Amino acid sequence: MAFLTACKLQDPVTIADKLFLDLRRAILVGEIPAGKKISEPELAAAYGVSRGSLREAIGKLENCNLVTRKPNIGARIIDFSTEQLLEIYQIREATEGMAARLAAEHMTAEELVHLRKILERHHAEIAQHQSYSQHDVDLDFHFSIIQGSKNKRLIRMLCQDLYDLVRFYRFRLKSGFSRSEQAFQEHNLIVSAIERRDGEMAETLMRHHIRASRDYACKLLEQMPTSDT
Amino acid sequence: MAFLTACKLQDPVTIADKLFLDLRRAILVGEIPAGKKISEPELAAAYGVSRGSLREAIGKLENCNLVTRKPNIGARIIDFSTEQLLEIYQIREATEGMAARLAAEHMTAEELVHLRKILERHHAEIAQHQSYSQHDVDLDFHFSIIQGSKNKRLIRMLCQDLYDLVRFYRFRLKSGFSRSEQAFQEHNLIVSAIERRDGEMAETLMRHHIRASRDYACKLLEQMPTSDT
DNA sequence: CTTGGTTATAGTGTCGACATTATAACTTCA
DNA sequence: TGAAGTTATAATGTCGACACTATAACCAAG
Repeated sequence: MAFLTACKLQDPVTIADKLFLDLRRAILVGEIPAGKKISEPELAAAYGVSRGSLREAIGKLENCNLVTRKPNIGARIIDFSTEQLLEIYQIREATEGMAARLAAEHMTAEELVHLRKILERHHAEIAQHQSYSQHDVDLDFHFSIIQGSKNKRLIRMLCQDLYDLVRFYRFRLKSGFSRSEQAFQEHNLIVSAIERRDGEMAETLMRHHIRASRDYACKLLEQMPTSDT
Repeated sequence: MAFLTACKLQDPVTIADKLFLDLRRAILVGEIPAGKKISEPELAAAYGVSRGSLREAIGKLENCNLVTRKPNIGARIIDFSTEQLLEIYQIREATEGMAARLAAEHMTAEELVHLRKILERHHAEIAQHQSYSQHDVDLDFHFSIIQGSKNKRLIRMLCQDLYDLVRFYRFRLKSGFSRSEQAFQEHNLIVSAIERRDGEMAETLMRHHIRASRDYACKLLEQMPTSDT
């Protein structure tokens, strides 16, 4: 399960943190349906914790953009919309483009080897048509490059905040995600540019790659029935 | 005081929210020194509120990146470093570049008029050498363009999260910020590009502008004594 | 005098209870 | 019957107290 790696809390010590991770997973996987209102007493009882700890956990979920709160009304799981998905893609295009540029400047030799390994895994899984694990590979690829930027705040911004949203949407669009071959080619070009230390080109290619992903997601969404709760 | 505009909480109803705004302002202005450890009992007593409310406020401050928390140890105000400042500039270059591109596509005529007015204000204040209020004008300019992108998540990401950090640093570098004339020229070019609906050019110019700001800030930092606590 | 361990203290994490607000159900009147 | 007002209920906001952890002070042995 390379699901929920790259999280600030490797070993949650406090109850609120454990709860946060539990709820986060439940939301991302869809155990808790999107748009659902959170009842604090109910959830607290279900997990056997106090309302105080739960509220703290909800606060952290709010940071991750997975729930929204209104004063005196309560918290609810975020709802997904085509509009928001496109917004996220625009942000990813800008930020991950920059990450790729910086990665070309700062990535170490070992990190590049690791990146190549991810590509090989991707290639192997395409050959076996294991489309279900290609999402993880794709995430790993993007994570590695973001990590390679060495910009701590950018890493935090993307890995901790934005990518929870990305996972949230992935889990709801993973129907026929057969853009893997194309994506693999694009990944390949990006890695090559990084290996050449060509930051400008790495950024351009990454932006192109994410724009292509966005266009593909749009096409998928158009031919989908509007799913209501 | 155009200080703390553009915040999600126009009218804070809950105690924790009021406290959050109070503390946020105190941190940005420097009333609470950078790097200072927060004592929950002490602060709670000082503001006459319960520790629970305070903890909630601290949680929100953590989202704004103004404090960091470690479990069982406590929270402390962030410390500023040259490294972090550069990281922020890199992120701004990418995200605000994208914002400018989107603004060129989506800004309304009225918003463009407003933008021009900001430029005029900037121009007037340069003539009068009111360098103290030029920071506000500069912030207003960038805020307007971000707002014009119409990307709600991008707006939130920048205006709510990143720009608190920008203000945090501004307040500590506002010594001789005499790049105003240069900045004004660059702002002018950006607005022109947006008016022409030339998103590509707007992005390029915005990135150039922010990179120039970064270089200038770097120069300032180099000829500054390392300030210890 | 220094170092290791022990105790004391302050601080954070957690909880249950009360106050206040929003929502649902109900009653009453047109 | 429908709509407005009122009451009742449930949920959120707030608080003070207890439990546990980390740090500081202290003491003892080398």
